[in-house]
Amino acid sequence: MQERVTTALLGALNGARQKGQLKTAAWPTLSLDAPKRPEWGDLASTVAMSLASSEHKAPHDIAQIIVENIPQREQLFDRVEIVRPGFLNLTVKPALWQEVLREIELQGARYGRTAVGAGRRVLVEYVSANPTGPLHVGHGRGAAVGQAVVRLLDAIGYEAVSEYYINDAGRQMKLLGASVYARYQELSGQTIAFPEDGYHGSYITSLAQQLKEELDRVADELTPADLETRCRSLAYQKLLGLIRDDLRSFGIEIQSWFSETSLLESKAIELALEELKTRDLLFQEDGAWWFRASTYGDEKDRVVKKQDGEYTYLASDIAYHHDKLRRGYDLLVDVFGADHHGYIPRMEAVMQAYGHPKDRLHVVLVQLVKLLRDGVEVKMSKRTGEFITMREVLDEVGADAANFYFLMRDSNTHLEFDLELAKQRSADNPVYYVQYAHARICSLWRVASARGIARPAAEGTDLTVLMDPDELGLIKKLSSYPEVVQASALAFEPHRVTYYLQQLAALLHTFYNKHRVLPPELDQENKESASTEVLTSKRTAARLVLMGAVQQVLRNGLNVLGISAPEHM
RNA sequence: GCGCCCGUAGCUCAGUCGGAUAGAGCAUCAGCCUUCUAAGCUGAGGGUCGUUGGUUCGAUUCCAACCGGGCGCACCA
Repeated sequence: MQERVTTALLGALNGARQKGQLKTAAWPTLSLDAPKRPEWGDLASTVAMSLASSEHKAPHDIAQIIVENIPQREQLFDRVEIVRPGFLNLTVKPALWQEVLREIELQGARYGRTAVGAGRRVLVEYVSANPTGPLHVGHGRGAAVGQAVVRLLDAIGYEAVSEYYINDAGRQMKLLGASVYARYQELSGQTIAFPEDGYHGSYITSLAQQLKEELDRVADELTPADLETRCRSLAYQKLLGLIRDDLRSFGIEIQSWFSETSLLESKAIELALEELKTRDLLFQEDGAWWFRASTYGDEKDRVVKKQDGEYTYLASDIAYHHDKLRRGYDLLVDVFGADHHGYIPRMEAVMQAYGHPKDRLHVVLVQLVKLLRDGVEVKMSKRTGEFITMREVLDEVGADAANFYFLMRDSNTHLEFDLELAKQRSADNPVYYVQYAHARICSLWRVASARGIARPAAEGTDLTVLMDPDELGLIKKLSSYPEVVQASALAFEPHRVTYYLQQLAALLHTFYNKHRVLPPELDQENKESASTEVLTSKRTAARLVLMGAVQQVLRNGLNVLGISAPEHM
């Protein structure tokens, strides 16, 4: 609908320009808002005011010109009003709103999908937690956001792929091996010094216990160093498996797993750096090799190969992103924890170093999660290994609630997550509020079918009876869904959909309490009805169509967020 | 010190490519189930949109400075 009206306004502007009534060469982007107050119409535009300066005319006069030039004005609008400074308030014909319901039914699960990203490929990298321990709550938020971004981009036509970058090389892995090895020795009655920066979490000890039998079998044949290496690879496999399981329980299937080690083995790092060298973006100083990141706006140059000949983490990451670029993606999205924000200029420099615009990469920052239990903060410490795992949260509140909570706020702001609140199956919990709206409609179908009322198709049902403000309000909300998805995807902000769904659910609940869809039971008919509304079979049919459309959009919206739409609650 | 993010109702947060009387949930108070799921609905109270300036027809939104909070500034990952 917005699209249709925008087209009409554009037509008006162009028409006016042809007649010489307006001069501006490039129109500003036409934004149509649903005004706050019903008397301001269905949609409002501020074009006239934004054109005032370039046209050197009073906004009101410009609005007048636009109105006169709207093609097919009579067919589209019931009312077109110009208000004070120059607002253009449009009231769309109800018949056009009613059309929206047919469109939703026709498109079904596809309703809300658009083609703005058609033909473009995007790779979304998220979580990418080191396989040195279980996923914690912070990773959970990253996972929820990453998944939602993938689904949103898919919904606007991108070919979107998810990827997990496994840091399976380097120091952290060595520390993991050493930590497990130390615990293993402890279990075998020996005592050795625990590695300085080792992993202290209790999961390391239980990991050592799990692996003990297997290690005992080979302990005599292997040197301590080899045994430690064995610890590392076994622990790594175990932990990566756990991570996969956790993600799966969260409803997330990563399509591609990319190993850092594979970069070393394929010499990809050397090749990527070699390419930088030929572009004169690499230099040697103090016995180390540096990447000229400052050429592209980073605050300083960065070491990629240390004095001791080892590559830094950045070197792998350069090679990794080089690889992603070579795979031909039009857009790369990295979902980072906010503590890595300093890393962004570096990676943007990498994009440019390989001859791509820096916006080929988009980084989505996910701020920390402040976990609360009954309003009291649960402290987490990575160093001591005390943290709340994603598994615990999932077990406690369930995947849907966790997902919804993670996606309720702008990912770039701190999130408070109260476990008790998320667990409550009550009004306090917004997840159930939205799901309940869906389940309520499903219940309508069950009752209708029990009473022998068939579910009508939108086509062939007279929808003109849907004239009540509550009915039209619902339809207007439904009609804005595709726009919400599109804006949400382009901004990489899933929380917009979460908000939309809460608003839609609120309208549905209000409607449900105020109006009836199905006729009351026969023996109730003689009673003085609370509502004076006459519920004809025609009206029932139209409202069933409306309910079906609401259900469809709720389901589509929940689906794009990775949340289930239950039929019973 | 430098950089990034945040500061909106008692609490948690939406809104902000500049628009008309700033929104929601929670919490508080008062109501609504013999009829389609009360995990719901209706109503009330609650605000100098951190502060001060600037830009303009118009600023919560843009700019500057300041105050407060978080994070980052490794030849760690």
